[in-house]
Amino acid sequence: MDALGDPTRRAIVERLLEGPLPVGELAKQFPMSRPAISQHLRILKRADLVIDRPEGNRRYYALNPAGVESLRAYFDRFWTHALQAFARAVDAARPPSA
Amino acid sequence: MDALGDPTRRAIVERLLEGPLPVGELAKQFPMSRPAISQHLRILKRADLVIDRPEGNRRYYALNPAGVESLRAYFDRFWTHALQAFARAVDAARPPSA
DNA sequence: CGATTCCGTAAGAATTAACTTACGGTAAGT
DNA sequence: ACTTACCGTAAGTTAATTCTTACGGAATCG
Repeated sequence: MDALGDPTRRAIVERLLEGPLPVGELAKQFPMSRPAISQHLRILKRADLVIDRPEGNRRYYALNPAGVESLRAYFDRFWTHALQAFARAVDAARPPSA
Repeated sequence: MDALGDPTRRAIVERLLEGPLPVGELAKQFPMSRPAISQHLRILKRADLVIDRPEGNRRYYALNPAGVESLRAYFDRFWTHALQAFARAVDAARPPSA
């Protein structure tokens, strides 16, 4: 969840939504160096949001279904809670008598 | 979305899920100074995730339904996209003939 | 083999972000 | 009117992130 705090990492994840990519291909689409992308990928990997797989010379990165799913679970709780809160807020907004 | 990058801000938002609170009450629940909380609230406010309303001496902060909803919309697109990507990945994993 | 491509990691510089203290302004209480 | 409570903002410091450059290892190609 902290892993998505950085805009570049969010962009990487969104790019990976379209399918796995090797590091080089990924790096071409960003205005920074390849090692910078590698470091971001390491963070995403620690957060279990991506998985990597060597393929000959290159190393493909892809989204990790399990990680994305657990993130979704977190937000699901969040929305549910939020909706309840809004319902209460609406009730509270109804002035008791004043 | 950047606004949720910080753990303290996530904690604030989660705390506000239970209802509106004045800054002082909010700050009591965190190990840092009140101004620090004020600054986090400013960021959350710029992100349209919270709204504030003065009530006599105190200033109440509450979740902003519109902001939370737009965040939800973002993630909905995300999950949808992700599921499609996983479906494709499963297909790709099915070896063509080898 | 030697040269090239692809990549991860380390080290350091530079930018950004998060906190504390200090201050001022408004509202309520005496 | 004075004092106290509540809060936002500014300035400055400290800590954490994010980059770049430099290097080395593994796979591919000639």
